[in-house]
Amino acid sequence: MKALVPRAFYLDPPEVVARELLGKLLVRRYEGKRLVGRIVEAEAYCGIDDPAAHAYAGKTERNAVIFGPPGFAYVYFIYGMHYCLNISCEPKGHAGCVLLRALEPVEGLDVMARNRGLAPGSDLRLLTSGPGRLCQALAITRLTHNGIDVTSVRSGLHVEDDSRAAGSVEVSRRVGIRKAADRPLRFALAGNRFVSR
DNA sequence: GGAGCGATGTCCT
DNA sequence: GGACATCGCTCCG
Repeated sequence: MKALVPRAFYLDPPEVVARELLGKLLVRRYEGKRLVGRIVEAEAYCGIDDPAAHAYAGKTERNAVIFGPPGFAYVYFIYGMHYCLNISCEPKGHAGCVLLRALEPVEGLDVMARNRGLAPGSDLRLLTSGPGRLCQALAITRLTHNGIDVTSVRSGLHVEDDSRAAGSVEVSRRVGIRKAADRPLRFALAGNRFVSR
């Protein structure tokens, strides 16, 4: 049975939410279709206590969403060409968030391939294995999705729990950062072929 | 299959 | 002006 993940789920600290998001479904409503991926990799960013987090330098116009209430999308633009999707967690005023790094494609694979500019039948790992890739596959941009409520089905982007057992979780260091790189805040489903790198 | 590197916008010092 | 929570292409084995 599929259930919408409620706002209370995101009240916990980011390292808890990141781990518990594994195995859940990210659902994007797009052109009348459902684009669905199972979350297989996520990283925690721990607000103003975490030198690697966007929130570390304090609240700005860009990162305001992560200082707001839990369960909202923080989408930012990086390296001049990629978007990354985070979900805010912890109560309003606390700046934790979780970066979604990889999905296992479940539904709408043909549309994902088109959005990624890939021929049908290409390696499925190219669809959504990586934070920039999954945003492109699901047509998620800052303009369309930053600040939207992922606990509302009407947002066109939400998280579902289909009660499938997630399996064992592998913990490692976060990818692509320089500051606080030694902290074990990356969580992935062990052995899943859609985990990035 | 792995290391090296260029692309390219936005934010912050 | 530099850094950046990335990706895909080249070149080399």
